[in-house]
Amino acid sequence: MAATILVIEDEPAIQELISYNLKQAGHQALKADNAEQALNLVQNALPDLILLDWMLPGISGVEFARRLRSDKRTKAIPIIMLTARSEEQDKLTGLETGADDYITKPFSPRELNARVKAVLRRRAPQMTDDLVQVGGLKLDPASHRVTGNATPVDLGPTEFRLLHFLMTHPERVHSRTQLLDQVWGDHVFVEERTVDVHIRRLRKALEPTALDSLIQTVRGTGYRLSPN
Amino acid sequence: MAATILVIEDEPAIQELISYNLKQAGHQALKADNAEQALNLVQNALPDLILLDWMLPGISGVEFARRLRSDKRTKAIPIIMLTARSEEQDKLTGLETGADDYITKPFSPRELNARVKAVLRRRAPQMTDDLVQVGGLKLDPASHRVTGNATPVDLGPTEFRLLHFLMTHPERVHSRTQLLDQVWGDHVFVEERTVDVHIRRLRKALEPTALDSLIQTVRGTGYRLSPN
DNA sequence: AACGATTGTTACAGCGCCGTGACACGGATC
DNA sequence: GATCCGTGTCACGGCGCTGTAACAATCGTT
Repeated sequence: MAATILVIEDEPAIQELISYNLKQAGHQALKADNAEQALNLVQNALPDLILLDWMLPGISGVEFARRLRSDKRTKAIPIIMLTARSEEQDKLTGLETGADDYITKPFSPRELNARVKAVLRRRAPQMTDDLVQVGGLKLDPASHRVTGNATPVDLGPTEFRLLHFLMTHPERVHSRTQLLDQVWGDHVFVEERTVDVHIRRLRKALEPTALDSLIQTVRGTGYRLSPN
Repeated sequence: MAATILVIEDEPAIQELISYNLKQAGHQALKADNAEQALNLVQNALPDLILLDWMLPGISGVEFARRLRSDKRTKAIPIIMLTARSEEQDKLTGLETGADDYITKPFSPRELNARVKAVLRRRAPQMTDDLVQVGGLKLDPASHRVTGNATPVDLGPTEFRLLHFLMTHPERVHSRTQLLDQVWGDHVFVEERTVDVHIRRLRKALEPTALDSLIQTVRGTGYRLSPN
């Protein structure tokens, strides 16, 4: 994992409890008591996930979520809502604002961790630092290392992210646009053909291990990673 | 998936929310604030599905839907209506104008995606990435792979789309014109006999698996795919 | 059996997609 | 400031794909 998670919660005890648990799980926790503080933090650095209390003094959680969603820079950040009661109406409105998941208090640390992990995995499986393995290829996000048939492969940053994404989504064709969105980010202006070049560089780096054949071209559609 | 979906909604926040969720689900989203804008977009290229707000400034959603239904070129496009309240009368009128489904606000992203998928499955199954299987033939849109009796079949882009359409609409004769509209696109000028050639290429590619017999000629009418 | 209509089959030219190498630019390092 | 690395873009060339025409084969009808 090793995600940066922003916790927005006005009650100090709960805030402390949550951030403690997150740290235990290996994440970095940023804390904010209200939406204004949170906005400041978000402007400095984008967190990977936001835990947002439903009821906040001043700007409410719902309103804050809506603002995040309306800004191009922040609209891709996953949000998990925290609410005191499991009111059905709240759930509907909460999800309407684009929350990715929902936790009702009181909740156990186990539940918290499970949901955090699930959201991170769903939204960006390549964000987790689980070891990925396809064919004879191994990629370890934690140590940032790639080996092909036990011999080391060295890659540039972009090739690493590209390979990571492909390995976490194998057996599936990805268009150039999808790859740009997922690997480069959806706010980047880059020519589609640039993907080709990085695919080429990736293949070249894999050649010594003969594993470049894992990356297949699907003419007219995109690229696919497959052990066959 | 990978459908092009036109969102017609005058409230920016909701428009943004919807298109964001659609993109997350792998679709391409076109946005319009009102019916006039939407008409322009539709004239350029036909979307695969339209999400239409009930209340619109100027031309109302109902009126707009009626226009789409009265034009030959657009009357086949599936429409999902968005309405603020679940008023029974609105539902009736909405479905009367030919809406395929109905979503009442507030709605969750989950519900949105579920209904979009359901409508696409019903109206344009070749747009979804569900695995299709007819006889011993399997086609997987996600990985872009075709196997006949477990042996791989390789196809060009056009043959792939053609087979996909036929497999999602089996046991049914399609005229050359219909195939051109559905597989090639509606604003493409191609000789009708070109269909024959691609049918031939498809049959040839299927020959090694003896599955070319699935594609049948209906003299004077068109082609049909059937396991018999 | 003969004829016209419809479809099967092949060849070919043109175009577009993709692989590839080269190059310029910017940031980091020293 | 010089150098190096990573990155994005372009241009060129090859090859696969596509549409069309031409001819062969088949079907249905009289």
